[in-house]
Amino acid sequence: MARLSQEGPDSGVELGVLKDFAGYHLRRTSAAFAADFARALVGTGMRQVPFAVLSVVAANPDINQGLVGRTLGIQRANMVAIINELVGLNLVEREVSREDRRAFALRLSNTGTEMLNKCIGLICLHEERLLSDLADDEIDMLIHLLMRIETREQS
Amino acid sequence: MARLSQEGPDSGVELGVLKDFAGYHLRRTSAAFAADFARALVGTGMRQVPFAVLSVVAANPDINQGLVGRTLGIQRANMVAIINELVGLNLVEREVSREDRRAFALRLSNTGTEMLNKCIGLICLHEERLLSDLADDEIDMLIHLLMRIETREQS
DNA sequence: TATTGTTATACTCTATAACTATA
DNA sequence: TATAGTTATAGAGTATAACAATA
Repeated sequence: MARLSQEGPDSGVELGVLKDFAGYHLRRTSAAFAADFARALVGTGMRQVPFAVLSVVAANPDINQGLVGRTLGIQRANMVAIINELVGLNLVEREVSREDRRAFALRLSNTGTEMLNKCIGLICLHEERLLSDLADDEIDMLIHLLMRIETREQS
Repeated sequence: MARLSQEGPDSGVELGVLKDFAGYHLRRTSAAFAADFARALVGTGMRQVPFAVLSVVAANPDINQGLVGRTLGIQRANMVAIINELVGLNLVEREVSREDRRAFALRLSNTGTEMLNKCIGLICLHEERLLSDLADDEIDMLIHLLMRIETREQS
């Protein structure tokens, strides 16, 4: 294997205890995904969080803001700007819920559905790119391990 | 298994396509680690990034700022405040490098070494807590899978 | 000409508290 | 009394561009 870079992953610099902490590797890997996600979706105007909201709204028509937020780990207060943005882009339709007049029922517009599908294509390519060194069963294993950690009670 | 929460991980809300994206699960898991890390180190004043810097400086005495940053994926510009903070807390000693008068040589002070060791203990408990549902070989597998993704060329 | 550290700046994401209107 | 959505605000983390000193 050719070693061309002056300062690659093995540049002689030690990570110290960091090397054995899952949290460190999660942080770096997650950051690499976030950066490549942004690159992959440039032009669409979408980002990780708004895309996640589109996905959950698409899968749960007439869901309300708070529940989307709790599902994705986003605070109520921070949902407001996200939903306003998506409504402003005509990707999400928001109307007062008939069951609870405090709440909004959210749905994707046709444009929102198109945007979701366009992004899904780009994100699939992005994931293939970042995961290209792993076999399919390794990717499954990774996702399952992550889900078992995520799912833990937040105490 | 008792189901007491009204709205647990399985609250009937669907994630949609998100469910199959490694990037989503990395993001959520990494966020869970970050939040618990902050809780675990409350009182020490340490955060994920400054701790990572302490670890790298400890493992590479007389390393300079730029190399620490490149190792950890932190921009030069953003390293300045971090190092200033650590020097201000008397955790890191900074002196002009004898090999390159533009650069600083960084080392841990005795206080810095004590802080590092104190944090390591707390972080180990934090990792045990978050990873308690996984067997040791599963944790190893997770870390190895993450390292294989991290290590990819950033293109 | 390139690199080290620096300043200034801006944007995203996240967290908290307090408010309103409904339940 | 609790909940849905809102506003305001603050703090991290991250990104870019431009500068001085040194290589």
